[in-house]
Amino acid sequence: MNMEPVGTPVPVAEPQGKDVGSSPERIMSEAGNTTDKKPHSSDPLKETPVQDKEEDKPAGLEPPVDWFEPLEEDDNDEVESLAGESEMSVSGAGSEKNHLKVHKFQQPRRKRSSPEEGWDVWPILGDGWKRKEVIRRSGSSIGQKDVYYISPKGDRVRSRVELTSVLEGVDLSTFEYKSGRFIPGGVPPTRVRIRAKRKIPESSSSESSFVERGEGTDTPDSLHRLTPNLGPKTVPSQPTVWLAQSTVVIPTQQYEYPPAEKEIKLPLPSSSRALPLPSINGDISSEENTLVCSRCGISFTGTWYDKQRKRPFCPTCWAASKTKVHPMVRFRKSPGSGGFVPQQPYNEIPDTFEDCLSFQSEVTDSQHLSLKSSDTENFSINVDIDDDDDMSTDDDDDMNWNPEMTSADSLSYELNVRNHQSSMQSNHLDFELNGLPDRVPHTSSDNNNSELDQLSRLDAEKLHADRHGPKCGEEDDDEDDDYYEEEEEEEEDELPIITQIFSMADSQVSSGVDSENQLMKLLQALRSTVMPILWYAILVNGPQLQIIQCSKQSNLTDAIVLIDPGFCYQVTVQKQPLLPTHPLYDKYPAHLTSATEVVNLLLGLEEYVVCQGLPPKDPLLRTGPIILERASTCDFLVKKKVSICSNCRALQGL
DNA sequence: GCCAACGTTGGC
DNA sequence: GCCAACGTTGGC
Repeated sequence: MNMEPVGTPVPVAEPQGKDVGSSPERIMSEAGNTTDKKPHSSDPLKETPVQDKEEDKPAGLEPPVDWFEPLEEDDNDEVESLAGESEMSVSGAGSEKNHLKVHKFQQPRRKRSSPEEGWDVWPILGDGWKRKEVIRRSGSSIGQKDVYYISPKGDRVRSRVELTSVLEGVDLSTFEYKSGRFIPGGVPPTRVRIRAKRKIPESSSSESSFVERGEGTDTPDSLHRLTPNLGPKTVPSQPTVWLAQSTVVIPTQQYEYPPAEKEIKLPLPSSSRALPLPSINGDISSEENTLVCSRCGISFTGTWYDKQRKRPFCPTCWAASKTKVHPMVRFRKSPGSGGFVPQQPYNEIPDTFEDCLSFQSEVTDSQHLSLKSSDTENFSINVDIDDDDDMSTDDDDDMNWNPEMTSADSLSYELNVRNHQSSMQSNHLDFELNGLPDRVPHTSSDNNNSELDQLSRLDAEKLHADRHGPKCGEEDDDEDDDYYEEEEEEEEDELPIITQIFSMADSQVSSGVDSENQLMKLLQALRSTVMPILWYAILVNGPQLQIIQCSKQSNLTDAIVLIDPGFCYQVTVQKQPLLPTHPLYDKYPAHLTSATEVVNLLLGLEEYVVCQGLPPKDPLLRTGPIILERASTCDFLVKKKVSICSNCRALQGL
């Protein structure tokens, strides 16, 4: 069998084909341990339907599919929980809500996968060997990959040292533990750890004391595990680099998954629990968790640490610092601050509009905006003054994160930020509207498939670009000058209190991380700004800023202002883009480069209502969901006093 | 009590 | 600063 993973990004002279297949015999022969070529009879995994999945997977990159299945279930549960929570709260059933919240946060902090899950047969070490990769899904070391092996005898190996101990006599100098392969040229010498015993923590009454655990004794693990006492191996040279950090991993098949090694997740680590938690009123304790990015120097709020060094990075610089970055990070702003704390990844964005809003409700900011109801009929948003749960334990959030992204789980938005930054059309978070309230008029185009919808948007974007000049990302320096002028011409008389004015005036509009950084700054500015009621800004993949009207009671339910890295914007209503000819676009700058401009636009939007479209012609149809029709040229947004756009009205008269 | 998962240390 | 090694926690 060819063990060479397809698509291995780096040429590695690893065991190939039959050589690989013969490796076990060779190894076991050298080890003098060939008597038991079968999995040990007591092997707890013998019933496991193991499969050799390696031929399609780059070593060290293969998605640990099976291991995350439990989390997927959790994710589903989570969504259901949220939905249930919302439904409960619609009737003001706070108790139920609390109950559900309790339920939610009583989810285990860790999820143990089944011991049988995820093991691959690993004949490269000999018959009966199995290997498993586990990517840490939470904690400060999230994204770190642990590799375990199980010997035919059932010995669990979790380090090279232990493996060496088990395979005593086997030359593992060329064996790369993490990838599980033999590397011609060898691998670096094993590090020798002479680890001092941890001192007894003082006054540790709440936890089992060191004495109780038995100082100087081995843990249960080490009793049954291997206690290697091997010195360092000397190997001739550096190993072949398996995964160039800058290499863009070519996804195999349709499977895309977050790069395991550099996934980021920024919970409040256990050691960081002294970090302030937001208070109910939005104040923050004196030790506000405002950090200075160690790279770019900007201030931000959150816990964006290098996973082991705890070095603070702002979200953007984190992304920039890692070639492979977890593409699914959302941000939650700490109350009273202008920064963000990391949130669950985008792969948790529900795929219904309500759920999306529910998702958004977790992106709680100083407004303590909490969406309590996703009931499809009576969707409402209330100010949640008891939001501590939501803001507190990231451990809970941890459980919501499923780093695996199967194709089936891939929602309709693009997940990989970095790979699609230049693709404007992919920036849209395509809300699924399947669960839209019945009372909300749908257009006939709602029935269109996403491709058509996408085309529709593209057309609109093109028209928009025609109208407003170069498409975003195509701006030249003159465009930047325009931004500046627009900023200066702003009127603030009618605005709510603006606590921070953000301008891209002196910022270059460019692609890539810089663009995302600029969007981030705008997002930050928006979150420091008193927004028109129940408008809420989030940063989504693309990157793209989305300012969403969250309230179903608003005239602008399901309206979204989309701002792309070039600060071009587009207004969508119920997923439908306003035609570029919409008069709204004439009133406001073609680019929204400041929080003030955004707020201005939102205030202007508030003067509109959603076109009511055409009522059903056949009253009998009213027994079912009321589906209103609209003219294909519906304006979607009409002045309040109009209620129906001229195009729909004309259609009605036909 | 086992052990998967995560935290922490310290060699490099 | 990285990350292998292994200590520790907590779910089961």
